[in-house]
Amino acid sequence: MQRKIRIKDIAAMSGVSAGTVDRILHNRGNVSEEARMAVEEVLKRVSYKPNIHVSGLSLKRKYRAIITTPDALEGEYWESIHSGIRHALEEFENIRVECQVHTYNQYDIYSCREVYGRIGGMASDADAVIIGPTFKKETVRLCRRLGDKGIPYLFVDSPLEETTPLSFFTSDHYVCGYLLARLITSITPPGSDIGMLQAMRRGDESANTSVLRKQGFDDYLAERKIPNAIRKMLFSATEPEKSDDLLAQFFRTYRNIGGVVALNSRGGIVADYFSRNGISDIKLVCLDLTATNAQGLQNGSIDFLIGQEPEHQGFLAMKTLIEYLVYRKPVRVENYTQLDILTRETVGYYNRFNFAP
Amino acid sequence: MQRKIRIKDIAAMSGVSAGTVDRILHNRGNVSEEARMAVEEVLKRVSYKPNIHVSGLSLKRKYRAIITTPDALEGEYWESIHSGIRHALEEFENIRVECQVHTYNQYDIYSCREVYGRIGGMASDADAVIIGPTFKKETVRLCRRLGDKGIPYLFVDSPLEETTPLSFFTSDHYVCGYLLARLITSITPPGSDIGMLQAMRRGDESANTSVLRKQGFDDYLAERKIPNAIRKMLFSATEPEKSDDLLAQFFRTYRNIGGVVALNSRGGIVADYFSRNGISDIKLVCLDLTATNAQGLQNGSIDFLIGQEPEHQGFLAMKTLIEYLVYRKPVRVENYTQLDILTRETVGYYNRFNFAP
DNA sequence: CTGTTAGCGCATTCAC
DNA sequence: GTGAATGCGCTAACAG
Repeated sequence: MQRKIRIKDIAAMSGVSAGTVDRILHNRGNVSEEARMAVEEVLKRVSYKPNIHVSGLSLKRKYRAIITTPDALEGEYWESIHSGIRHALEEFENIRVECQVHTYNQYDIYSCREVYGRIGGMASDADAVIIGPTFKKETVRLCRRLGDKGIPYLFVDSPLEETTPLSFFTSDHYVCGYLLARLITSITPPGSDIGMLQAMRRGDESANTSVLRKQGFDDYLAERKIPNAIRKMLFSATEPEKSDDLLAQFFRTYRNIGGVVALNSRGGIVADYFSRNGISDIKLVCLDLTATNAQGLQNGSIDFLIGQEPEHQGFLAMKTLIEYLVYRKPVRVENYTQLDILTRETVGYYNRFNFAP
Repeated sequence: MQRKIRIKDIAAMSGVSAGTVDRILHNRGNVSEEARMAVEEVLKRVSYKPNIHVSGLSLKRKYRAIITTPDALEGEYWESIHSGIRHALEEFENIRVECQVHTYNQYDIYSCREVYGRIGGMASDADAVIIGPTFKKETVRLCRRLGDKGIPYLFVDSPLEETTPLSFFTSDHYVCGYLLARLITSITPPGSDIGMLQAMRRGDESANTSVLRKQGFDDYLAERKIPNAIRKMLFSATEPEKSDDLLAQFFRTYRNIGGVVALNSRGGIVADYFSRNGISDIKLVCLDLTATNAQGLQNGSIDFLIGQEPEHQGFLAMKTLIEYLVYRKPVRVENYTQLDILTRETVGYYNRFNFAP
């Protein structure tokens, strides 16, 4: 392994000065065609990797990023994504990037429209946008406006068809639903019913991710010809105090529930309901390591939980954004994160970014 | 959030020059008592965090590290630890740290003694040692020699009693065994026997980690009063060609095997045996994402696999070593990594390092 | 257009 | 003992 190649070396090899090489590397113009040719020739031969930590030192330019996701309350799913983003900003503390955060209510399509409208209006002076999408049509419309202005955007949590993001960071939601089905059916007594937790929404639009998970879930059941009946179990995310009644009513209606599965991050509501009502014979499989879900795992109400690595998604998105803007590093568009299966025994070790012990 | 505090700021605040502050920060002596007092007073008030990437830039000193682990063949467990170490070295490419790697045969205690002897003799000029231990007594002896010379050492894979490492990075092997028991018994038909894969060793000494996992395994069975009989299943790591015969003989002897569990990383041998012999009715739970095990997961021979994040352990060990040596950063001694549960559906997404963090 | 130069924050060397 | 000066690799402003 030879010594690192510096800008100065490239300058010497191509017979120009370091300043010129820098101008070429950053597409900053004011360079003659022949100088460009000479340098690019050399760049093809050697592999130059700028020292990003040093370059940040002398970089004067500021970058502006807009981040828009559903509301990120402490201990909930979206907060983990924001935590990952902050972590990346710390790692690149030398780079001046100013973030504007705009969140909307993910259970209220009107809230999303309002926030997207605001972003679309003012986004002219942003260098990039990170989007945590929920509603399909609304997000596609926002992306089109950004595309028209030439502003790159990245997705976290899930990608979206009909858009051309710089890059997206997601788990495979179809596989996630498939796996949820496998886990809950593997521990639910045959012959009993399975409850499926679903959020009530204003504006009657399902989240993009839920649809995919549902497909994966249904496909697993169909493939294996699993006969358990699936019963819809509604809860209110906007008015949590109503959920207790909704759950009580659900279990009064369906007397043969052997297991419950959550295709969204709110399964902790059920875990909490179980532990408060002394219910221990119904199996429970949940999604996302929120604070409530972690508690449910620890006290044994939740049997399995799937983690999607939201912190890592946020981290990678911001890291990619910076490396693209500042160093024009080539980016990989499709990025899938791990689907971790957690149990009571292992949940304690999943605190890499969040939840201090 | 205020602007970052630099050495120059501290110098100004305490009425000395930057050079003096640097001498104090690095305990390099040649500083008057009153200057030290003044600077330390200021350091107490403000929180100074050196920019490690910039400091590497001007650092002339070289560091020497010794790394000793079992042999690290491509695609096997220990290679992942080395991969993590290399990754950390890349992240700190500005710091010149020269690594000497010494590996031994983990199935042959004499090989370990020979390698440790060599290290003990020459370690005088090392700044730190990273140890992947296998044999207890031998490693304790090595650590005592290192301790006497004042050379700090770190463990990866597993800690060791009677030693005082700077830091260790491990999964919880007891919990790992406990979890292996939970997984294999949850899918093995009641009433059938469970095979437990074990390595034959030269020198008749069990690896430290195996003992802990075995305890966790047994405790789970005892707690749940699980009646399945456990049958020892030997294989030869040193002469792989013999393993086929050993396995064939095992299954001829025990006709009622419903599941097999591997408390070490070599379960892939069994997966391979199953797929070559068309055996699909015996459940299999394995440990560690080696190349062979990954294949077993993918082709369906392995039902569950537990991953210990070896890359992350190696990465953190080298990162901690560097931050301690170069920046005197305080270190946390006990560090536990995740225990990931992988299935056929999720294995494809676990390639962060074998690629990236 | 292009070469030169002045920092960025820090460790180190050299005069004082 | 100590402050000032140097250089690490890179960007940006400046003088040609």
